[in-house]
Amino acid sequence: MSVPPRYRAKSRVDVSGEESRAKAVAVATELFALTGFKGTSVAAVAAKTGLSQSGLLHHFPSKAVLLTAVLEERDRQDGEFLAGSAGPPLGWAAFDALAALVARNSARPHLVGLFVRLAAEATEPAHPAHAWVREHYSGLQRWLAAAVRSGQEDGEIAADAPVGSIVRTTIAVIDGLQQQWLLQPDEVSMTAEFEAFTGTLRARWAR
Amino acid sequence: MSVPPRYRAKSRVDVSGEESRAKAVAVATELFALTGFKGTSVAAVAAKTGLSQSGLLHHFPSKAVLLTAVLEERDRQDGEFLAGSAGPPLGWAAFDALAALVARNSARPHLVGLFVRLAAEATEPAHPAHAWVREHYSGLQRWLAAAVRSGQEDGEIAADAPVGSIVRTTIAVIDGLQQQWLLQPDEVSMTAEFEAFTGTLRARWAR
DNA sequence: GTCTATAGAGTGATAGAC
DNA sequence: GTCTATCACTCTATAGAC
Repeated sequence: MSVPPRYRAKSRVDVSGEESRAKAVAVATELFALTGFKGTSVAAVAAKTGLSQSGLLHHFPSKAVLLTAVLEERDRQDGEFLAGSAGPPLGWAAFDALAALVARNSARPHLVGLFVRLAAEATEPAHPAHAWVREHYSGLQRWLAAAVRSGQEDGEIAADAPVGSIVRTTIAVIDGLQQQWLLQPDEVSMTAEFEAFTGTLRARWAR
Repeated sequence: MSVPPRYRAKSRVDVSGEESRAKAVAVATELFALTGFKGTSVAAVAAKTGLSQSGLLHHFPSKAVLLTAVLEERDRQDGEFLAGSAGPPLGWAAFDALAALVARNSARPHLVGLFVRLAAEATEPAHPAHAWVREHYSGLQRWLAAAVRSGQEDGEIAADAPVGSIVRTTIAVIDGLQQQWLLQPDEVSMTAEFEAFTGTLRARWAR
């Protein structure tokens, strides 16, 4: 029961369009990572995608729309990774999941560079990604806070552990390590440092 | 034994030049903080300084030179603050000095924004401030590592404390807290979070 | 869906008068 | 030391042909 040829042909045209779009997102991710959002021109993304500037702007009517496509794709991938196959990790397992994400990022300096540069650029309220970066952080905080509270209910984490403080400091350590690692990739091990930090957390708050 | 009038007059002209220069550095600091280095035009700095673009470029032959002037001024001020009046603080006193710097920064969101945005932009090797940011971090690491080692020699800090790890994580916490504070100024207290963190360090490594 | 061509604004930097 | 005027370039976005 195969699809009639003429529909296949039409589908093939659509797929070509989808492929240009997907390739553009991948290229934009790489270039925004290398030179930041403001530092990357639409023309550069188009050239590396193999399109003219206008060809690219057919898919993304403005540079800001292209940026949101890049960010949504990254959040989608990281969300999948953090959620795990057996539902969201709770208690200390959430810190293990973060450690796994840090280890994974240690092999992707471009993506880390993109995030560090963009998160900093987008602290400016007028930046096109400002809403995204605010939601990104508060979402991460909510996710980790829920995991910690769940660990407290299970008796795995001390009931008097300061949830908000642990959440904010943990996220701060990840961000700060990324910054130092980008500058000193051979001297800083994000994985080792983050695991040393979570070890300290466990030593103090595990029950 | 006063200086002859004609030298005073000449001096007065020089002072006027110095004032334009100093004002330009202050304005550039503020604008780079608000919109990043790449996001700030020389024309904007000139306008807010009260000079034409060329008038500004008389003092700083290029935008990159203006940037280094801004960064050197900030490092000079922070270095003075951290060094203290009685020489560089050693042992746990170094963490107190950092906490004081964090508290001071909590009243200067523009300066924090400048640093966060610029440090991120400048992780790119081709950025005009790349050399500065690398030296800034390794200098800070050296300073704090020396203080910790001194504390170990004095028996104030455990001899088996992992110096490098403590240093990198402490700097990471400061950087990461700045990022979150810029996005959520009313929900995050950099001072409280940093002091909670150093409290954890002391609980584990104080002797 | 992709192209060429171009509008229209903004960029960093320079030349030369005062 | 500061100005006006201008150069050569890059940027995002649009119009319209194919």
